[in-house]
Amino acid sequence: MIEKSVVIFWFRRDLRLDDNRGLCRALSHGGKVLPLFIFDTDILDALNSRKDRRLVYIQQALVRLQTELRKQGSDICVRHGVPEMIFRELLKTYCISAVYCNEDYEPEAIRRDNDVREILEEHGVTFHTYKDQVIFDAREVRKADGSPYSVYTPYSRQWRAKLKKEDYTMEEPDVGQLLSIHLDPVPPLSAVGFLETGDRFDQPTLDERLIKDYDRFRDFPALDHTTHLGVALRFGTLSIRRCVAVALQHNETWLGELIWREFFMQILFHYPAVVNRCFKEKYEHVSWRNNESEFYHWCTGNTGYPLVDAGMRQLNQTGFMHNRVRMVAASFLTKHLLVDWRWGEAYFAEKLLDYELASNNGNWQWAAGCGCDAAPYFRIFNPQEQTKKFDKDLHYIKRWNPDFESLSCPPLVDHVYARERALKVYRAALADR
DNA sequence: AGGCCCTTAAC
DNA sequence: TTAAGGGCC
Repeated sequence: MIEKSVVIFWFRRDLRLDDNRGLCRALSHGGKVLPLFIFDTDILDALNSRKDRRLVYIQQALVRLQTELRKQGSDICVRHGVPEMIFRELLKTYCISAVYCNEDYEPEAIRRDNDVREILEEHGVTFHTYKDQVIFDAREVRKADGSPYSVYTPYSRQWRAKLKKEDYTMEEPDVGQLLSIHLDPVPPLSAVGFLETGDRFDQPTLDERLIKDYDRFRDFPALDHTTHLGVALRFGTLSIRRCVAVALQHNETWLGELIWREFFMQILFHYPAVVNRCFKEKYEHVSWRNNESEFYHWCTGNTGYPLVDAGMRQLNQTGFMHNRVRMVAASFLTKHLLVDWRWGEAYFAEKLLDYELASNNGNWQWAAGCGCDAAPYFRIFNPQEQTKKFDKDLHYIKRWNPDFESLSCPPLVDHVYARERALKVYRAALADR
């Protein structure tokens, strides 16, 4: 047992020092603060590939954190295992007076935190959690009768009406309260069973010039004029309050995107069944075709629809897909191919660097027509029309699918035929319900 | 309780 | 033009 008692701050999806609410509270607890990160084997073991950009992203963010902490004479303790077991070990190594962290609202995270809290409290250690990753959590934006919103527009109006300056005011940590300690370097990925991908992820920055024109250019995938900040918000390398402050100043449309993020988070929190089920239950009656060969063609970018294929290739090659193209690809899988939205959701979950359960699930259900506030089922994206409107000069298509004219396969299915088929199948599912 | 309105469309 | 339905106030 180490002599002095410490306060632990547990980093999870908040991998930054600046404006980190839980960290600030830990530093004002009174004791010296030991930063901790756990490579959670419950999460890692469920990943399909040992080569996963998200692990690379996390590892590089940890290295940066360690560098910053060492400048303050402190360090970060990095462990690998099941969090409950890691805390049992830490309780033997350190005299822990309290554990601090930021709230995580996903169902599995809630379960994990309840288990950790129980273990800590058995040992008389208090567990403190704080709101950090959102402006308003699921309990804060509600209808007049107290129930949660399931439609975006009234939710967003209420969100904007509630917003006060202190909701997005940033706070700097009192680094003087960090524990003076020197620990091992952040381990390489191989130490936690993963491979390098060759990617190099820098500290994200808010480019105000890009955000200023967000609404004008975001719909044209060739311009690549979206912020690419989804991953930074996923892992907390950027503060949501910093983003909101910039959005308010420079672009209301982008603010709307940040509100969508919180909208889907509160849907997931209040309706955790959406992880496996349609938000609108009657859509469970859709007779998905679920043709595995066609699904494979979609995954690999070989549908014969150049925009869909370009998007899937961008995803496979980079871990990113432009949002406009995500909608087209999702609509194509669910409507044209009649593949269960859960298959597409799982594929995006595996490949997207910026993957987040709430947004991915919410948007897939939106595309399939079965979600809260979803696109009506009869509104079926036409990939050719989308190309005309948003990639007229085929620059995006040529970038990701350069041989689309010479080598591309014939269309997996004719648009007009597939459209009618989807309408028929959806209508049949919804009849008399 | 009734009326208004609904992210990103296609035909 | 189309064309379902229901959330929200």
